[in-house]
Amino acid sequence: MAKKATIYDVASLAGVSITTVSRVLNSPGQVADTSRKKIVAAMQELNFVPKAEASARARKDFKRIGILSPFSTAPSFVQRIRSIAGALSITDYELITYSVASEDQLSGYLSMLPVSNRIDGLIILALPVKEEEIRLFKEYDLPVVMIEISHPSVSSIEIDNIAGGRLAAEYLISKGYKSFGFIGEGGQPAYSLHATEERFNGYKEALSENGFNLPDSSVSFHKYGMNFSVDGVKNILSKSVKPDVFFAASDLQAVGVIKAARELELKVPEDVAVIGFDDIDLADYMGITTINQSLDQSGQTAVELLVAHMKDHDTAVKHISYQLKIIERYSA
Amino acid sequence: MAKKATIYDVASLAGVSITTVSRVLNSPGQVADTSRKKIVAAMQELNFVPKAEASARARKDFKRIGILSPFSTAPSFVQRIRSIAGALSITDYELITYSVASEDQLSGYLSMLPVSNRIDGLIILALPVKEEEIRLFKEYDLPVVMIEISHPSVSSIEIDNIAGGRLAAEYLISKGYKSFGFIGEGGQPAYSLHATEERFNGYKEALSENGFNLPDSSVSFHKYGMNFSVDGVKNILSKSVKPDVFFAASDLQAVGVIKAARELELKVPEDVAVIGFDDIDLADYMGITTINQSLDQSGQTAVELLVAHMKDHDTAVKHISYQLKIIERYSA
DNA sequence: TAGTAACATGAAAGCACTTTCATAGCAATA
DNA sequence: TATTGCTATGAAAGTGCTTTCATGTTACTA
Repeated sequence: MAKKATIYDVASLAGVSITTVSRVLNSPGQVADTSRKKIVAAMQELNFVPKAEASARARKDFKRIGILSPFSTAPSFVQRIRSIAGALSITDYELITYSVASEDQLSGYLSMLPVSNRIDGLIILALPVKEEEIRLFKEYDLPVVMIEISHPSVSSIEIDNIAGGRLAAEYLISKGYKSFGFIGEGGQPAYSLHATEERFNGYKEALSENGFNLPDSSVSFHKYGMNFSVDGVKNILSKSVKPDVFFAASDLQAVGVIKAARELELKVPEDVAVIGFDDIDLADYMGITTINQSLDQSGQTAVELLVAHMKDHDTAVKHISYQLKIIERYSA
Repeated sequence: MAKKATIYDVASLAGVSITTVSRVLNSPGQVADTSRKKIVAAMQELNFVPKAEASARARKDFKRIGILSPFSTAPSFVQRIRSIAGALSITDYELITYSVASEDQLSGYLSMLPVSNRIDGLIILALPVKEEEIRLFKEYDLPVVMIEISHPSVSSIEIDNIAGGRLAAEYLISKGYKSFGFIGEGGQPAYSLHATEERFNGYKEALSENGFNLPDSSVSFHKYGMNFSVDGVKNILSKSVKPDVFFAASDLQAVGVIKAARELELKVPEDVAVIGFDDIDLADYMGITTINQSLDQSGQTAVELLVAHMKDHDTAVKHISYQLKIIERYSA
């Protein structure tokens, strides 16, 4: 009560070294249960509170990494974030989540995070970053890894969406489908990316290179959400030219196709087939044929990249792209 | 370009010792006018901000809340966490995720988080907390909200799993099913909760109160994971007494039932029906009848509770429980 | 049953400053 | 001129905490 207790006091009361006390505070997992109990008891007895600025002083890096991602419930994001969290949990970095719901918020974070030095590494997921913001990262020497975005001077994990679209087309052609449709998400907020369009373009391109047509009436860009997908598909299937297979820009939309099929009493894949994109867990559960983009692995890789950059700020910038691959299941 | 400048940098640029620089900061009167001018100029040039101050200032405008959850990829957790992140993103709070993979880790966090004053508030998700740890929260005045756990002196959001099990039974009985089965997750780690068993007990209880039997041969507790569920179901369906409906302790396991049915070429719900629990997104996508426990709303509520406690540390403790409700879809 | 891996732990070397203390410089006193 | 009194200054010793590294102890192969 008289004066502030320090870890030295705690240590001597608990009969351990200050190191161990410090560890209880920072990575309690490394301390044996019995020691920890003694130490915590000593802390209580002394009413110990660590002096914040002393530790700020002693700590050169914060051991905190941030993840900046769209506030989206899209399963592919969720799954990617989950894999990052998983990769991080075995290290002793704290994970700070910043989820952005508007363009203002995005640029706010992007301009403050490098300066405020509250994190010592940042992963940006599927959000567009301006040239000037990239300069800020450099200027303040904040290691950054981007996923689903690409910039020459920042390490990243990239997805070749156009190739993905082409791959879908080629696969479907090889399976003998003749009449094609597409559904995807349109009208996304300006601050997010437009993977859907790229996938669409690749698809359309490869189709026409192979002499197949993709009539506008068989294409639907609609709002995000299952029900919109269902409506989109139903609408297309009510036209005179009915596709016998859809490429859905994401697995979730592929589910929409299946749901629409069920409501129309059509059989999948006999009456309508569908191929998705992402290979989220759901695709496996539902037997959806899809394009795998290594969602789970990419988080791990992103973390490794980031940690490398944090350890040595001059590590060479790397751009990694995973091989997209068709996962053949039941739906196409 | 340079990272954080220190007083060393300032000192050498100004051609004085660090002592003098420090004195400019603390008692400028003692420093000769000419030296002080040089030093101030150097500070400006280097954009110098004392580090401790920087982090102190940083702490001011941002509060930090922690979430302690099992390191689980179970969709119901993921979804709950997502809803918390969402609720937080519109506030000025940072979200720090601590995921727990072992009992030691859990008690480590629990004993250190209150003391280390890294966070201003804590949400604990589905992890058991000991009496003594609760005392720590009080002692160090750390606001806490618990989800899926309950303790008289801590605000919480609770789930009545027994009632949930009963609800499932009653619903299925009312739909005219006669022969019942159950699948759930068994052998979970000791440090996690046992919602599955409670759901099972409620189910069995209500069943027998209504004169129905739940034979052991129609019950499977298996490891977490889709494939185990599929095996469990197949195993049950190979017995002489075949249930015509399953209660799955979670939606994911309900998917297992559906997958097993597909592999056995049984129709859902005609040949085997299934009701799940949680109402995760997936349930909607797949048309699984399930029990909704307000996953999305609960995160929001937890955040509100916590913020109230952080604003006023004497806010009354509240226990909130959401009404469980059947969401009728196709699977049962 | 040796042989190695894995863990818990403490000594000691930081970290970014602050403080103490000794001193160099210099004008004012004797 | 010799002595004192002051001030501005830097070397070095803290400050309370973190982190690296080496070591003793178990626990787990083979």
